Amino acid sequence: MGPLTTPKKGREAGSVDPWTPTSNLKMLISAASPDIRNREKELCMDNDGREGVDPTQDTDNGEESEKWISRKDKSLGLLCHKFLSRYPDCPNPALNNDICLDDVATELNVERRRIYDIMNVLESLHMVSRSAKNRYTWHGRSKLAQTLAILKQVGEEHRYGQQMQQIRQRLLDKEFEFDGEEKENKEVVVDPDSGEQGQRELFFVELPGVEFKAASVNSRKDKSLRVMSQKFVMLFLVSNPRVVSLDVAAKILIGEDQGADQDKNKFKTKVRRLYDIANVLRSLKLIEKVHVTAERGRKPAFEWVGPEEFPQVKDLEDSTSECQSKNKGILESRSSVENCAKKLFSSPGAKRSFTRHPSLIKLAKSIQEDRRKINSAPSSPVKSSLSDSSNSDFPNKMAQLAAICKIQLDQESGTGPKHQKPAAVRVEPTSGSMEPPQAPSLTPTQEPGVNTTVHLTSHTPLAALPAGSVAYIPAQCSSLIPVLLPQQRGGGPYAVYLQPSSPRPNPLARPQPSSFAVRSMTFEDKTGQSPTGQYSLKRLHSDSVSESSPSKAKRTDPNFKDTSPKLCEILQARLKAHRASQLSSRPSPRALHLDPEFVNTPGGAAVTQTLEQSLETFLDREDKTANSDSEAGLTPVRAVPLTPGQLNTETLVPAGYLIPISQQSFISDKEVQVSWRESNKASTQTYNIYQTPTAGSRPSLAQEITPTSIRLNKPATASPHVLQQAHRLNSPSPAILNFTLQNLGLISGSSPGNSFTVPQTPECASNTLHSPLPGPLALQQRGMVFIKPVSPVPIQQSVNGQPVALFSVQQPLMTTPKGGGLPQHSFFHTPVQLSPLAAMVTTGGHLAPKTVYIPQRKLDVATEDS
DNA sequence: GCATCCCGCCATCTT
DNA sequence: AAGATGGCGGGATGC
Repeated sequence: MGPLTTPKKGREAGSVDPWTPTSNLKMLISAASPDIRNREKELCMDNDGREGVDPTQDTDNGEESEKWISRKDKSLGLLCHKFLSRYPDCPNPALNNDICLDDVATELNVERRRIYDIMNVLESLHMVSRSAKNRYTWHGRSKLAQTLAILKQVGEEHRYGQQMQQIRQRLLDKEFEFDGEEKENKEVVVDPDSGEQGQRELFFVELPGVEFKAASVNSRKDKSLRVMSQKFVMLFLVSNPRVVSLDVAAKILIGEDQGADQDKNKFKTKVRRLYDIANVLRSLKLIEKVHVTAERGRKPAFEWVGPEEFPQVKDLEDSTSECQSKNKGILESRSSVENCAKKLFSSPGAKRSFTRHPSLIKLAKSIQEDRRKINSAPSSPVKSSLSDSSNSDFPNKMAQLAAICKIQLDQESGTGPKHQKPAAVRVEPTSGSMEPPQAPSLTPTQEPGVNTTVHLTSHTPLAALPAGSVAYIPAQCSSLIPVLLPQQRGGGPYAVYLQPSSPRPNPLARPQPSSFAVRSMTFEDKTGQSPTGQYSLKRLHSDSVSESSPSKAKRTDPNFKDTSPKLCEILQARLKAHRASQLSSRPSPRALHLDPEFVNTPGGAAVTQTLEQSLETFLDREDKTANSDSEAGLTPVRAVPLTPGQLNTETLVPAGYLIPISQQSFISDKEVQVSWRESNKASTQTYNIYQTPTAGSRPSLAQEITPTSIRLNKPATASPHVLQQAHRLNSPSPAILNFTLQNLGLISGSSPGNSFTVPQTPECASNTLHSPLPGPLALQQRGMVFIKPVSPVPIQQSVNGQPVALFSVQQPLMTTPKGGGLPQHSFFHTPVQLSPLAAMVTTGGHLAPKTVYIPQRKLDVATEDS
């Protein structure tokens, strides 16, 4: 098969034997030079003739042609087209949508390298996500709308539109003169970093459950194709005539500003990449090639022909997450919850210092052990997946943190610029229905349209906002970088990670925006227009003012009030408790680190609080994620922590990931909920649930380690545990086994790795947490069940819900689990987690109970840190 | 001659 | 160390 399928090579080389050594040789030779190729072709022809055998004969003729096949036939765009034809636009998530790079490369008869190019671009649009080494999961266009909406928001936040204008002007100016190099002068000075930072700016926007895994990938340099692709798309989404010329795009993408001149080489390289990306985008029918006639002449450009309208973030989320839609009801509840959460956030609560609990240490140990087990565990593939997931966790966590920070910022600053709309909606959460997803908490903050969060923060910052603290927070987080965009969408908040890479001292720093601002300034300089950043700054201010001006906090507060106060109170109480526990417990060293930082940070108490909250949330999330991969979770956490330190003023440089928090947590939610219900039965409502759950949830599990009960979950990761749990869940052991297996394997592949992914959304989590009712539904929806490692406190767990392990198990199983009731609870909790927001909220809520899982992270963290 | 962009070397990351 | 990824830019191809 292979040979035949492989066609070209086979044919050429071995017309006779496709695979024969000879053929290979021929191939090599042909590759050597055109002349040789020609000869080869001729030969091949002959061969072909002989071989005629090849079914592909046509192609054979083509063989010659093959050799010759024009580049067009080998173009990335065509290749991408072939690739896309192999998968449905909207794959059934329930199915295995695994993509094996090797298989694809073989089937398409191309080198792997080419596949990477395609995958990177598709990944940037969240059409695929890496599930493991050599493995991707196909999502098709199911998340495309959401992704585009997010990218648009991000692009707006970054003021790409302005940048483009500036560059265009600059180019025009230059044209008049000599492209001279004069400009450089200005620029250089302006932004030392600009260049680099600009690059840094790149950030990868992640969707809720999808990409975490990429984490490992991310580790690389996030620069490149992936990020470049997103930025490129952003340019289209923010430019008015949706036409972007290559040179302008290249300049923006190079961080350049001025520097542009610096390297023509760099520019050339960038253009090359843009062509690569453009080819894929063209095959996706998102852009078309056009020419812009400039004064000088024609310039290559691309026009956006993809969707123009995206659902608002909120909408997107809803629409996007099919699962979510299911839980709308839940969402509503959530909204209320969110409000509460907001309130919490806003509330000056006490700060928390994060300290570890002694118990945590134990947990950590156990966790480590679990990890080992897991790692060693059988299904290598699975493991890989797991590991991946764990890796991904980091990113996830990071994202979460970022999101949290962002949210906080938004709330405080009310920046939430982009989201504005959403924000408004959110604000009303009480009304609630909107946000279902998650965004919960965060968004609301934003309020009215704050435009760029970043900007806001930078500018308005501290002083302006009482909330100002928020700003700080971001900064703190900034280390991480998290910039949140949460509000933007109603639902999904996304977090942007900035890479600390280069430290810029920016006062502004915190939010990405600041970085942007910087950039913009640079540009301006170049342009020569207004000096420096003021322009941008002004804009920002104005924007922020106009949009966000109002105090977010205020708004939120009211909302909260509106929402059920009781709930809020309860939540708060819980959060507090939770926090306390968590704080103490939080395993991750980073968390610890963070704490101090946060505390120290200028933000002040208020800020710290928010930070803490965010952290907590964050932690929770992590925990959740962690649970699935206990290990992973930890590490990630670590990563997260980082933020704090950096926060400082560092900067927020650009690079980061944007992670939208999606709500969709398909999987676990439903199941979880169900299980919950079953287990808790009594606890009908969330409140109850929270509280009871823990206890309910298998006390046994709880074991010594408080949080750890989750551990059980851990085990889940480990096959044995999992099995047990599964049993619990599903009475049928065999089924369980299957599940476990699936989980192992599947998980890794599908959601698994990221259990959190599955969890999708925070929303779910939040739902579960917050809303008693809704939550469950969501969980059920998904077929997956999460097993969480436990959180010390039962209840909290639920809130945060760290899913320990995700089972791809069938829903039935999920549901069945009752037996597992206890365990389930824990699971539930975890799963729920997802929604960072929820977590956030809860934290805000002060759910003390949650404490939980921290330990795990700690372990991870520690290790990883090391 | 310039626009495109394939190809694959080789640095990085992971495992 | 081997394998997986993917940055990067030479240089071929097309117009």
